[in-house]
Amino acid sequence: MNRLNYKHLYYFWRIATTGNLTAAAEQLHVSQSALSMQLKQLEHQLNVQLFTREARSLSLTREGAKILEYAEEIFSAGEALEQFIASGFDADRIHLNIGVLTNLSRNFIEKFVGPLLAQDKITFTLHTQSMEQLLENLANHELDLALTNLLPPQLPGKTKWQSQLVSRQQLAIIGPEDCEAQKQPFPTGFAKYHWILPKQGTEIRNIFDTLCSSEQFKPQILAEADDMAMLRLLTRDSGALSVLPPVVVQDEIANHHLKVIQPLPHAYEHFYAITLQHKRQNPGVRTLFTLSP
Amino acid sequence: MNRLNYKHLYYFWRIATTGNLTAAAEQLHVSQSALSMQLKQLEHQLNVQLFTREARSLSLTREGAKILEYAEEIFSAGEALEQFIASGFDADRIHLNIGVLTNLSRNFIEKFVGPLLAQDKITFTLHTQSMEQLLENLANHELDLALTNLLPPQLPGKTKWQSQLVSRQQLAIIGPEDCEAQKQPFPTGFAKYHWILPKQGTEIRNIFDTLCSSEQFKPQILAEADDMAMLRLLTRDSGALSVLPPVVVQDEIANHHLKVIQPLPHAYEHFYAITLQHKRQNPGVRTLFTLSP
DNA sequence: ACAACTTACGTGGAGCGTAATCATC
DNA sequence: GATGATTACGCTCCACGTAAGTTGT
Repeated sequence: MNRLNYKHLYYFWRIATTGNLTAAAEQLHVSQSALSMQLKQLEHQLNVQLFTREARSLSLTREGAKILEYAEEIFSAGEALEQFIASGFDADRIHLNIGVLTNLSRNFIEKFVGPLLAQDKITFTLHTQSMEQLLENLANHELDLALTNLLPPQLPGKTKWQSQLVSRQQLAIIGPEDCEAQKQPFPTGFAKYHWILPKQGTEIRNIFDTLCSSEQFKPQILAEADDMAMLRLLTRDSGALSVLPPVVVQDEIANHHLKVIQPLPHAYEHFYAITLQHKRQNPGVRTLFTLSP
Repeated sequence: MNRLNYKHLYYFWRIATTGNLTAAAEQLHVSQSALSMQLKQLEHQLNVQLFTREARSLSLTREGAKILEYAEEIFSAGEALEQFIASGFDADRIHLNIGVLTNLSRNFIEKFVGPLLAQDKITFTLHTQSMEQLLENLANHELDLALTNLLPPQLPGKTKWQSQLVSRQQLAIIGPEDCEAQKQPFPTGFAKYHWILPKQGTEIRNIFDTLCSSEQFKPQILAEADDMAMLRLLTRDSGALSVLPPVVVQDEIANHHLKVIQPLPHAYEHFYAITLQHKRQNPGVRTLFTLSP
């Protein structure tokens, strides 16, 4: 009469929520064979088939789905406990681990998380990471939330993400304060300027490139970067034009070092908050969504 | 950044609810040193003092008590899961493990648990055991409920029991159907009879002995037993008198082999249902209490 | 002295990784 | 052939028991 093995059950929970043994193994930093064995042992001890091994993927059986409900209850309580311990034994005090894509505008991030600073019961840590790291750490349950300007890929058989559009920033052509104001709409009169642009492949660049090619415009590109903080500095110090959401250079605009030369119609950068769907959503995440504009 | 060790947490839960490391070690069938080490490791990993080691016993710290609440939530869900699996994946179907003291009247037990037979969603297993076994298996969480005619000892620093009086049976002098009816109250006219009595030390015997000595009566004892089923047979086949709750020999009374010669005033046998206090009380136990008279 | 917890130390096996294998797309 | 699950096999370290140590009544 052996007792339930919670380690096995935890693995089962992670496999089931990930929907994929290989991905779960990566997230848990164990080999796929080890996971497979532990899962098999759980099934043997409970004397239940948890997954049907069909095709080359696992899908929950009826029994597995029911057991998953209990596992959800158990391990979401467990995560709440971890939260509670991490927050120094103050039940109301919440700590959020927020991941941000390295190349996002710091000003934008601050705008988004700023409201939390007023909440003295909520603290947070910002982790700037690549998209791959963000997704891995969300899956790991080491991040509560990730901020990106790209939707994550929804691969079949991989972890499912819950993405929420949290902001839409209109793009604009930014230039030095002393740049002659362009009354004419882009691209008329812009041929003589140099450009600092987001790197190829970024959303902003794609939008701008599309615009350029439809207008038969060939910008003289002085420099490229994928990091908004870097673009901000380059734009400030180069005297060239750039295409950015004004929030990136809001300080320079306020200081009259830079100005918005012309907003681009129908051109927006999108910001997404990505989470795992979770039965017991982190209350800090909820308040963040309600607080943010 | 290591994850919560649920095995350690489980041990902590059991130690905390038992209130005593040695007793918990016995229940869990591990050595006390092993438990001590695992507990220490949990404290080290969480970086929290869970118990204050004062005197020669453990008492929960403030933090320990809070963590215990989470552990309760986690492991009562875990036990519900075990129940669910044991009951063949039918959430409403409940299986009860009921322990009964070996020497209790089988008729009484049947009266108590009988109502469950009509509940087709509830099944049960009866385990007849000694008092020590009952208490150990309750502590083990291998029994949901124990039926006894004795209150369990409440030792300080040991597991706390929750006892509920479920029945009170009046004792009576039982004898053969053809025994001349005794109109006179005991002990007048009873000197010539032999007796079959519950063993010394049982509640019934204590009551009867007290009565005898206050009445200066010395019964001629033919045989003793502690098992009610045995007493029933001895009483039926010996032709002697006995002191029992009539329920023990209800069939023989109905068959006119035996009869109640005289109820004893103020003499009762008591029956108790013993459980562990538990946040999420087994729903089967609750219905049993509501069903039983 | 005894009862309860802690520390020391050696051991077995559960859990793991590597690598080979099977199966499906 | 690539991807994903299972099987085979050996190793490592963690949880365990025995036994000695510590502490408080």
